[in-house]
Amino acid sequence: MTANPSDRQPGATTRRGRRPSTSPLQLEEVAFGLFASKGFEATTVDDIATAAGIGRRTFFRYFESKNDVVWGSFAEHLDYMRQRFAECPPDQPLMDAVRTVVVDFNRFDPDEVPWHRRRMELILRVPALQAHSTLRYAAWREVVAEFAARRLGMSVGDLVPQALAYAALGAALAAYEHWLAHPGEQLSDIIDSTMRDLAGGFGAR
Amino acid sequence: MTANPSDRQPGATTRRGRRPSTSPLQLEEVAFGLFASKGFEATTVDDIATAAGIGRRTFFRYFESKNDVVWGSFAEHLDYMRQRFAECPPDQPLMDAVRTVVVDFNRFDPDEVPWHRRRMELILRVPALQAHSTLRYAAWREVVAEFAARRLGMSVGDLVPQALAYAALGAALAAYEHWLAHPGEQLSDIIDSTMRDLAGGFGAR
DNA sequence: AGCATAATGGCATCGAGTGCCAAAATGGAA
DNA sequence: TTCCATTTTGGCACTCGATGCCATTATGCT
Repeated sequence: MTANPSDRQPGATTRRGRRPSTSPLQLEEVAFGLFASKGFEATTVDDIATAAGIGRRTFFRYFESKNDVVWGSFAEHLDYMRQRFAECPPDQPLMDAVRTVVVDFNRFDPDEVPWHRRRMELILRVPALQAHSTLRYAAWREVVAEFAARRLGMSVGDLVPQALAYAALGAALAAYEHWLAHPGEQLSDIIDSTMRDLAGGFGAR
Repeated sequence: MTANPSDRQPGATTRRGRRPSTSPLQLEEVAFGLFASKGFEATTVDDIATAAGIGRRTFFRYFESKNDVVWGSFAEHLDYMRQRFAECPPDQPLMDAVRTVVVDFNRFDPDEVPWHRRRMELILRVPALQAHSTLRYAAWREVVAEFAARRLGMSVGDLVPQALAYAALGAALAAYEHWLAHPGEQLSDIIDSTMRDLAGGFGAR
């Protein structure tokens, strides 16, 4: 279970000290297994650490909290979304751009879908995670707000881009909940439809 | 600091056992004082209990968690919102109704405003409370979704009313954050403007 | 005075999270 | 090979939120 020494980065000076005995991804897999069998709340950090063959203290060097385990490498994914926004044609209407990017950001390979569903079931249904996730959503909103602000010639902190980002997040969450409740449907279709409703002001007249 | 015996409900059979030694409201006031001086995180439940002259164990009979203290009597307020929705003229366009009710729901007497601001500063700025508040927001959304569903001839769980509720919540939160950052402005004006943006699809064309 | 009722608060326990630090592992240099 | 610098590990102690258990206290009724 030790990392392969040949994994070293080519450019980097060869590493010095002791090698990490596991990885975030590996811990995530172990943890998800336990969550699936015992449930999230009933799984203690000790359980995860023991199952992964590390000390409890070490677990907290890989993840800030037990909650964070379920979020995987979300921060890196956000970079992708930011990049997708940057690539939007300047003449594309704001809400069209938001819709297409959000839909795109939530596209997954068919073989990743079951895993993603399990992740989202935890995030959206376990109260402790529902709560904690709010903090992650802030980063997501910021990416949307940055883009909206740029397009509207405002600053990120301004009311309109912030409200837009908040509303877009809400729409996406509603779409996700629907997706969890209706396994037959396509996530991207649901998000697309919901973002259209949002852009249409939910039929306001 | 003992409740007045003459506080008894007229219709109720006279109470039997020992009288409560404090009240949620009183605890809330004590707690807010401590939060203001030491900060939320640095204030322990022991601090609050001691300051209120009760045992730590008793505190948890008045509030499920330390987080819950800041929410006061939110559940009862929600009943008011539900009622306001029920009173909306049937011919009033959906998003107009949502806007006016949400604006109305967030109107406060001028003398309540400073207290409300302190409450919302905690809720929106302390990470632990930001996270925990998500759970409270669910109840708020449900009220909006119920109304939207009724108006749209759908069920509460359906995608559109849920998305609408989520988006309305988002808009309201953005408005609140703006209000906290701009003490000079009127909360109801900010919310009204933000809800109009939402109903207008943020200028989608 | 005695009884039923209701709130209190101490005690023990669990689990998340953190600071501290000695021990283990590893590559490079003498 | 030996020693050193570096990095990770994991045990220990501690804080704090939260919960179950239960004897104690206060209160009104009979």
